[in-house]
Amino acid sequence: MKEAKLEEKYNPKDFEEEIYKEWEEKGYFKPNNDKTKEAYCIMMPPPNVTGKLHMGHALDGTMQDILIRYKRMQGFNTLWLPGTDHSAISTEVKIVEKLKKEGKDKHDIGREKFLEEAWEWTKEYGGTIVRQQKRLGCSADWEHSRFTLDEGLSKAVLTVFKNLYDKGLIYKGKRMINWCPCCKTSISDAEVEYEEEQTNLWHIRYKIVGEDRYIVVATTRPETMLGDTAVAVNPEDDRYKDLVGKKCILPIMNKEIPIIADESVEVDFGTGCVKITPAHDVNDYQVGLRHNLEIIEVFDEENKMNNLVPEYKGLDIMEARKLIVQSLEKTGDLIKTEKLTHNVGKHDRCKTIIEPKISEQWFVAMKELAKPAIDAVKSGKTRFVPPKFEKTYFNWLENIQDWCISRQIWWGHQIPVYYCEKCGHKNVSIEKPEHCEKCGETNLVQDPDTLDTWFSSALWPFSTLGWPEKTDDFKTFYPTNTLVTGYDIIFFWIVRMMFSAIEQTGEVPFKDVLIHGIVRDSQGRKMSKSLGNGIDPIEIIDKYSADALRFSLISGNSIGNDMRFSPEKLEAAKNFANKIWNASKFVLMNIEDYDGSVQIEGLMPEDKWILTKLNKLIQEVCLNIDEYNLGVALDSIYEFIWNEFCDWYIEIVKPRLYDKTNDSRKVAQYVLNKVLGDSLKLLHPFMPFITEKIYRNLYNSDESIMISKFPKYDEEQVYTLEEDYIEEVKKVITEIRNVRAKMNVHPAKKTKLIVVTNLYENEIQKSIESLKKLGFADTIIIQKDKKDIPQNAISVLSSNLEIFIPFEELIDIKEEMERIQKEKEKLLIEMEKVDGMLNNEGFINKAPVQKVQEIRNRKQELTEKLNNMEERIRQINDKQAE
RNA sequence: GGGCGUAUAGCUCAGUUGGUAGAGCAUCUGCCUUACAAGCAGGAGGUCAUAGGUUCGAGUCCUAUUGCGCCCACCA
Repeated sequence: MKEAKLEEKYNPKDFEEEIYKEWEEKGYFKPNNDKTKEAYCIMMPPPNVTGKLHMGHALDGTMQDILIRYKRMQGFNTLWLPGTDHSAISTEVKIVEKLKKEGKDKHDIGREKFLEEAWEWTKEYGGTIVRQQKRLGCSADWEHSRFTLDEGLSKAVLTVFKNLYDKGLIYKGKRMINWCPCCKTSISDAEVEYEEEQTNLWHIRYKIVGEDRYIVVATTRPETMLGDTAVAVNPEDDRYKDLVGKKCILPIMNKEIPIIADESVEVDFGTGCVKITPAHDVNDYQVGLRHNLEIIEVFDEENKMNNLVPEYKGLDIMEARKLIVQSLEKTGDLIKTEKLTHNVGKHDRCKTIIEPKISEQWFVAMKELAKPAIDAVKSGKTRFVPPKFEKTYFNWLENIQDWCISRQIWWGHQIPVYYCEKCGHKNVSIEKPEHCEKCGETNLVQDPDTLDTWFSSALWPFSTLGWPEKTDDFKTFYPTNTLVTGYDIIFFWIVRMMFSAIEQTGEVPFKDVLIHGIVRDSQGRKMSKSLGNGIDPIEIIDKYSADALRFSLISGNSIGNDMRFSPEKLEAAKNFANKIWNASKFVLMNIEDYDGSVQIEGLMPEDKWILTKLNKLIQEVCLNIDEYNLGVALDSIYEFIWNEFCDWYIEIVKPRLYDKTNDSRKVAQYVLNKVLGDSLKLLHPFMPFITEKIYRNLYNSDESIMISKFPKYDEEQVYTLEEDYIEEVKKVITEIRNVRAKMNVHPAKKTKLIVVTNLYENEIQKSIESLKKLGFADTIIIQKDKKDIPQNAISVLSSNLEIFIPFEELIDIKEEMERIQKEKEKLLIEMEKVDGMLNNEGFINKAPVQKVQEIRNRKQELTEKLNNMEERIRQINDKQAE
């Protein structure tokens, strides 16, 4: 595993794919199968088998990969199970299109041949997304990969169908369902998408029977009037009260239909009168049921007109609409046409307008199944992260309707119901039965319909583990730990997994549901094909690297919120990768002769400081990943590596490294190796490739970083005194730089520094070379008091350190005075606040003791600083007076 | 119509039991300092949407208002 040397430039293309291949070959993605270790399992939401990776997948995959790599490094027996979904309707549509191009029709070639075609298609176009997930670095166990139409999963599907049927929770019934005229199948409520559209609202008059007046209805769908079986008004509507119970004549059909009163009619909409077509409208259907109205179908499954009026027969409904409107105009029955924007339901797959239709279909009775699914979240067995999504979940389940699960397509799990040709009995069986269980007849015909694709996805958390068999995998990994997915499929998927799992296995499918937002474009728009604003993750990986993509998806984002994706973020990510690369190059260059020994004895203050910082970082990272605050965890690593390790530690230890006779050189080497190694480990779940690449060059890194031990917080390596000391050094050094910058002192110009301290004498003695370097000093004098400070020195100070810089000819008294005054003002403002708090009885009495002490300490500090400043100002004034 | 979310620096966003407002990018100044100019150092920039309330103390909790966004239902 160990490599010779890091290349001069960070060039991810050289190693990302190669490293992935090695990981896979070595079998690192597989569970460790250590039964003494706790199991941790994530089920990857199965993408469409013939799909392509988009940013949503990339985010989803990155988050899961971070979690699984983290847990894997912590020693858990991890399983990240990937797979794909057969995506019933969308795949079927594609096959139908392909056949059409070849001049074939699915009904001509027949079911068996069609399915052969579909499998061919799946094999040919499937797998792309898996290759893309690998580019992203996903460490899923591909050998555990499942497909919803696999034998095992299919058996699970049929088993669940039978279980639910036997319990009376699946039934067949004639109901109003959503019909897609394009796909020629029923779909579930969840699959209907509403969109605003412009249309006409036609006002049509129906003559009252036996009277010389009319009732005017308003409709957006005049063609359905042929199937009207009533006109409804609101019972409270005074305008029409006298008409209720009378009859009117349906134009064109010349047929008498009743005028009825129904609560569902809005008084204020249109004319307040609604034509009722029970066969083609959800609401009208309900009205029809309430009033026992006849149901007359006007057109068929393909939107072609029936024979109600012979001259319209076979016409498409839109053509028929035109003719009907014309005809009404001619007879004078069309009173008015007005514009109307209304919501139209469309099939989410093909965007065709949905037709409500009465049809015999299979349903899952939801009421009984919903309750335990609600309870499981209420009782905390399953937890939503962030919790706000519980509300969405409850809202959906509490208002749930029965789920239409049968589809009139072939690509999917065929419904395991065998009708007896003799007695009509429904034999429900996983295998095809020999004979009817009721009458013994052997002539049985299977229901031609297939199941909703979500019916099989709903079983994903357990069907993939071998259920209904009691497999080892099932026993080890079920219930799974974390489900990671977007909020857009709470209804489709999460809800259905919850109730299916609870019903079938008696347990919740997962403990935590981690819900992320949508990745939008840089302007905040949803990425979509029609807008053409989609970003291909693979292009991003090619251009910037998988690590940079992953970083930009996680950094600075909080869970559950949508995020914008922008090139700037990617640049920042790539720059970070580059920074790590260069810092590592520096470390590797300087530890070439390091022997690997642990050097606790000779630790210098800065060593203890960085080790303390590292430890605190480890604690913070673990805490945040455990709470799924991945963005916070990553940003804290970024902060540490760049702003602590690179900006300060490396700069501080440079003098020790350059002096090869120095005994503390080896200590610095130990610390550099340790801190870089641990930082890489902390970062590995987020940026797996670059961390692996560098790790291979570190001392004693013979194994892959991805199976190394994740760093643990170590109390022994927390040094408070040294931590405070270096923090103070940082403050004064920054101040020195600030002063020099303001005075335009060139970096090459060195000065003397006089350090006054009571507390840090020892530490400064040890750090003298580093201080010289950081403080642009050629000499450093340490003293306990302010004796013999040159008159023209500038002072910078922190709590326990004061440094004087005798600038001699460089000093500009006026500038210096201004600087001090400005600083003093800042301190005075803070002093006022602190005093305000301390003079407030309420604060003294009610605030926590610790807090009060903190403020008192702060006051002490401020007082000292201000005193120093006053003294300084006096000095300057004295000098000027001379 | 019902539900949910959000409003913080010029832009994109963090801010975890309430305790002195943060990052990245952009901007300004000075640096090719032998890991890194994809960089280093320093600076400027915010009455945390508005109005109330709770509290010793509110970006954080409560109420109302306004703007923006999303989901569900769907009016023919």
